[in-house]
Amino acid sequence: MNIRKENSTNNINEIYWKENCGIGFTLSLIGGRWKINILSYLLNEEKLRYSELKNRLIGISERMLILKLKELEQDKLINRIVHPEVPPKVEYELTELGQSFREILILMDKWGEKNLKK
Amino acid sequence: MNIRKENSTNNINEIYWKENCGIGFTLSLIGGRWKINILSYLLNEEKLRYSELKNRLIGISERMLILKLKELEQDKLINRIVHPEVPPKVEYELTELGQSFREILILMDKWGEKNLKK
DNA sequence: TATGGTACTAACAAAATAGTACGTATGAAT
DNA sequence: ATTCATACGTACTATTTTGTTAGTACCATA
Repeated sequence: MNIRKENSTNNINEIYWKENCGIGFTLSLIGGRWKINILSYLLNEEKLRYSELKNRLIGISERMLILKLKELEQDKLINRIVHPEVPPKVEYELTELGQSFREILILMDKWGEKNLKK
Repeated sequence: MNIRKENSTNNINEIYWKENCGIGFTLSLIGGRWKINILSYLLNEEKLRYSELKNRLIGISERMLILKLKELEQDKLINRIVHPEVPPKVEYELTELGQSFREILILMDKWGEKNLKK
C-alpha cells in the first residue's frame, strides 16, 4: 500500500524509534497530516460514514482519506463497518484502542486552542 | 530554511488546519520525526549541548538536528544559549512554552510504552 | 436506456522531508 | 605549522508523503 525502502536510513530510523521509545511509537500511529483529525472526529461523533468524514476533513483528497483510514484500521485504532447496501454505506468508529487516545487528543486540542490564539 | 510552495494544496491544507484546529496547531509544532524526542530529552535533562543531543538522538544527521532545533527555536519552544568559548559550546533548554508540553509528552510516552510491548 | 449516489482503486505527478558528503571558523594544545 | 574539537552551513540526492485525474461496481430510479 505504501512502499518503503526497507534499508533506507529514513526507514531504519523510524523503526528504531518506534521500537525503542514510547513517544516514537505513539507518534508513528497518529503522526502525519490527517490521522489525528480523523480520530478526533470519530471521538466526538462515534460513528461516521466515509462521506461524512470527507466533508469534515476539509481539503483532503479521497486517496488520502482512504489511505489514512486503512492505516488506522491496520493499526487497530478504528473499525470499518460495511453495510451491504446499494449505494454502499460504510461507517467508521474507534476501537477500544482508538478510544484510549482520548486523553491525549483532548490535551493536544486544549494546548493548541490555548496557544493558537495568543 | 525550508522552502514551501506557497500555493500548493499541501501547504494550503497545512495552514488551514493549523489556524482552525487546536490539534492541527499542536501537531504542526511537534510533528515529524525528531522534534518530540528533542523536547523529551530536554524535559528530562533540563539543558543539553548540541553534541549531547546528537548522541542521544540515535540516527539523526547533523543537518536534521540543526534544522529541527532551529524550527523549535523559531516556534519559541526552546532557547539557544551560546557560550562564547573555543571550541564552541551551545546549550539548549525548553522555554516555558516548551515546558507546557510536559503533560502531553508524558501521556504520549505512557501510551506508547504500554501499547508498544503488548 | 441513461443517470445518480457511494465508496472506493490505480496510475501518475508534485511537493515536502530526510539524508550524504563535505566545508567553515575559532583558538588551544601538540 | 598541524591537528583537534565543537557547532554549525551548503549543495546535492534519495526517499516519502501528498495530491490529481480518471476511472470502477453496484443497483435503484427516471
